[in-house]
Amino acid sequence: MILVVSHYQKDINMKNLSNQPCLIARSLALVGDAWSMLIMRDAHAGLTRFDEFRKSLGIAPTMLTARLAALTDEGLLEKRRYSDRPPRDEYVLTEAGRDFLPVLFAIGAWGRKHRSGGNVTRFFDAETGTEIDPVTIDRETGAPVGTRPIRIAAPE
Amino acid sequence: MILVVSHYQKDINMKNLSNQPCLIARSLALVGDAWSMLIMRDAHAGLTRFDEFRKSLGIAPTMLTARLAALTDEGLLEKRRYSDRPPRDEYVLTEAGRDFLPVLFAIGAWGRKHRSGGNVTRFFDAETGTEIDPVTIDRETGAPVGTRPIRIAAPE
DNA sequence: TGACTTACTACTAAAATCATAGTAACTGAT
DNA sequence: ATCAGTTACTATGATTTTAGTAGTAAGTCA
Repeated sequence: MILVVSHYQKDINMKNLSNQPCLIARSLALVGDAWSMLIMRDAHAGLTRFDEFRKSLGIAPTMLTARLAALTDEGLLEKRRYSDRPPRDEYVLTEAGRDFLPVLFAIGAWGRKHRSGGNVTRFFDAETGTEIDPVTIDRETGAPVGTRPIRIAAPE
Repeated sequence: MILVVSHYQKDINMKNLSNQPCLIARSLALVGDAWSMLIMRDAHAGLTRFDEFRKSLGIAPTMLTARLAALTDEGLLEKRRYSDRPPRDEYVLTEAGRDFLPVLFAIGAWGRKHRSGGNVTRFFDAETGTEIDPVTIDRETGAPVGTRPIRIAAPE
């Protein structure tokens, strides 16, 4: 299915992921862990506050603090003060954060095909009510990704 | 952008992710870490052998053993003997593994938009040579995902 | 015979994670 | 005025995971 192997990285470790030429590796620096992904999912579902995330996920507050700070630093979430007295902040999706939705859908679509069974959560268009069935295609040709061989090209 | 919040999970922790009703959470049980994602990327790039993965990723062999075993258990990779004497196995993508490519592309597409800068690895159609620019759309309407509000519905 | 390859396992140190508890700064009800 | 409740955290220590290096088993090749 895939043809060319290239040395598109050197000396990967979990600390220098963001310096890799590969965009997948570089993106995984931020969201390459399940908590960050689940926080992004919940943010898309409309959660904004610390305690909402904490209760939804059952995540330890230390973890949540660290993840929210990282996602904020990296520009996927924005910390916004919604009350001065008492000081209260909420975390809302930035444009980069909203653009992350296709990743969540791709994961969900894969899960629907290969991990469903029993009751599963589903996604709907909020206005029309029709279920969303996401496919990834090439913008130019419209061909679904995965049907044709690909080549990975190293930079320069 | 998103309207309905639902209690689509209870008592998440990193051990029971695969029992969650949410397909995203359930899928993250397998690939919710950067190493597994990078192994899947490399598998799509044509790597099959233990040492190929080890050298490409610089991953500790203990980690690699564990990840390959998990991905094999979960049906994304298949362990295949390619030599009896000496006994040698390789890891090849199953259909479920190949279906994972859109997730990698969605992550790459996000990275291209929000994390590029400097040289980056790019993806091409191996036959036509044209660059691939992946978009996630709804199969029915053809509308790009992320442009319309979504609703997340809990099971039953 | 000895160097080399492949696919690992063993071991230990370092780091991350988990759960629980506690704190700061308030609000709102009695 | 006091006291429970809320929100957004930080502190702490036990447990678990990960990283890195070294070593091993079963061969091949010269």
